Amino acid sequence: MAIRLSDVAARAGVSVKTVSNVINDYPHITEQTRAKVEAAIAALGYRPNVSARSLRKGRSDFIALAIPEMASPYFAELGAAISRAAKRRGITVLIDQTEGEAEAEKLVLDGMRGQLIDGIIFSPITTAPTRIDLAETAKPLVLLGERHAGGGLDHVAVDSVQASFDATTHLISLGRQRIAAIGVGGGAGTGSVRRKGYRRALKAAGLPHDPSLELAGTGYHRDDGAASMRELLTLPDPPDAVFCFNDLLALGALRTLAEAGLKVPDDVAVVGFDDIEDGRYHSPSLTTISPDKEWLADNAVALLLDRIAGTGEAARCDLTVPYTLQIRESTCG
Amino acid sequence: MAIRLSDVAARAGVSVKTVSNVINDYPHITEQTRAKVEAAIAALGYRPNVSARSLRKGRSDFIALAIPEMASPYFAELGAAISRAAKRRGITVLIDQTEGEAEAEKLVLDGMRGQLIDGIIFSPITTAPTRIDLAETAKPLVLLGERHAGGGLDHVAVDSVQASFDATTHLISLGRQRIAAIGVGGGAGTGSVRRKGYRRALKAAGLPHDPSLELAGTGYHRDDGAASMRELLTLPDPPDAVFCFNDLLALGALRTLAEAGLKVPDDVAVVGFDDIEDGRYHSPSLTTISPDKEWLADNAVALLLDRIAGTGEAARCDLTVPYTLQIRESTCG
DNA sequence: CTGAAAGCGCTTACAG
DNA sequence: CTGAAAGCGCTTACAG
Repeated sequence: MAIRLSDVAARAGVSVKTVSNVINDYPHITEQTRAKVEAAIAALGYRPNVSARSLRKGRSDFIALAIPEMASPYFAELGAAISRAAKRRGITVLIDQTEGEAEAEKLVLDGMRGQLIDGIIFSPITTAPTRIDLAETAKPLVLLGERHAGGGLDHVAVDSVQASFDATTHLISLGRQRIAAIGVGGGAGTGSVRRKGYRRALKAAGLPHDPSLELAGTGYHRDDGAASMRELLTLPDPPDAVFCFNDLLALGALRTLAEAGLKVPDDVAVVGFDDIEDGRYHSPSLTTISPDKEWLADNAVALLLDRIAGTGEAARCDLTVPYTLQIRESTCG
Repeated sequence: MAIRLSDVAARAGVSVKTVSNVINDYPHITEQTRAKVEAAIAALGYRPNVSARSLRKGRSDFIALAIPEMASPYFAELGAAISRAAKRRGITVLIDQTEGEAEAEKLVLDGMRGQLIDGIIFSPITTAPTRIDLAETAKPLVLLGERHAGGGLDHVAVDSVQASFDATTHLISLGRQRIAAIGVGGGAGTGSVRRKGYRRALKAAGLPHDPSLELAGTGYHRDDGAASMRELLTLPDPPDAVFCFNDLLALGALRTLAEAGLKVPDDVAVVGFDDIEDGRYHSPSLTTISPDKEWLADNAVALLLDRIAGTGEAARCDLTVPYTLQIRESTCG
């Protein structure tokens, strides 16, 4: 029914091996032979069967990207960038929504989709530091986001402590005195690492550390940001600035401030983290830490493919993603 | 190296066939045998090789979702819903960013990823009505979005004409007289279908049709909406309401209005289409047509799987997605 | 370059 | 239920 390699060979009047050589771009093929084969492929509309190829070669040229949820703008933008970076290298990306730690680990440990995929780029859920004892994982794995307990894994991320320090320092340089933080969490996850940078900045500026200004949230969505901001507004002495640990939290906080009739940035200045498109078009537009997502995607894919090929250095890599602080209306209206 | 079916069989002391029967949930297996096999599977950490299975069965339980871009919130939300709906049925979704008509058609005609996938859900780019002569496509295909030229394909979409009529009528009921439309396009695509509903509503209300209020855009992103709105504001007699053909356009338009210092909805009321989360948290929150994305995802997947299985009715299906008009601050502040 | 053949790991008649 | 075997469509030594 489907056209097979042997059909192409028959039509071109060459051997199966030769067709395979043409398809896989092997050397020692005369231009004439190549042309003949390519003509046959085109005439028959032949497409190699990837299942057969992958079964035989033990490689599929598929990689997985495991993210908490693809509907979240940051992950949607990241997924798009990673898909493009992979496509450029002839690789297809399978996107997996882990929706939580247990699922994610299960996916990885479950042997990677029945050996279909060659490796995985794994972005653990931001709310909980995942126990990744995956060093002994069967297939190559590159970790995204905050460095998690365990180490020993290839890892690509922004320097979150430094970036958070910069974000907070920006607020301080604007003369803000009571700077809140939204998205604080324990463990080794995002909420903890970014708090470290936040606290360092306060300390460096000689500002007091007020625990009531540190809002621990349940998640990193707009509604969490809105709820945390509402809580901050009930304080006897509310903040004059807020550093939100991602843009979604910041957008939620802005919503609450708008509902409360407060002026941004005059009454409260707001900074986010991620630089999703949403924040650029918001009124006021959102000041935020902007990681270079293209750089991240390209380097994560390249690193993973190095591992799959078994080339590159043996030592584990720790790549630091460049970022900038994008100053917009939410701090400098 | 990898554990094979025969290893499991050896360990469990049964035949290969029996293990296969257990894995595939075939009948006529005693509880005792099943338990023995499952114990062996667990002990060895066996995972079936999907390439081998797919090669043999001619089915992979993979489907593709082809969308213009996954970083666009509507498609990100849709992709997430479709992934979940498929997962519930044991199916994995491969997401393809077509980034344009030519690519998309190429993908489909190119034989669907070397026969890996069993079928495709295809959401053609909204800016151009795609010539889909895919009825003779090798694999089952379900079309999303506006009905395109050709017909004869399974299709799942909202009644865009009616929804656009409702959106425009809502604006009229608020007493608006000069209602603009952003995102107008030719052909049979979104921009044309939604304009039809828009024009009908004006006509039904006896409002004049002013061509200068119909803005044809190059795309459906925030920047297109912002640009169109700027253009509308240069009119000698600017509009007092705008129906944007998607939420991203509306968000861009809102940004322009904010920059111009105009009040929404007092000066200009704005309606969108899609109900992305972004619009719900915007200030002002966005009035919009809200298609039931879960319904859409579930029915599109179910329909495609019916086709793949060869069950269900022979006649082509045309499923209409339920929607509601979500009235929010951008029209009723 | 060619040609014949083995084998990747499954599923599936087939004979018992 | 078992057991031996064929075959899905490739890639890859192997001998020429």
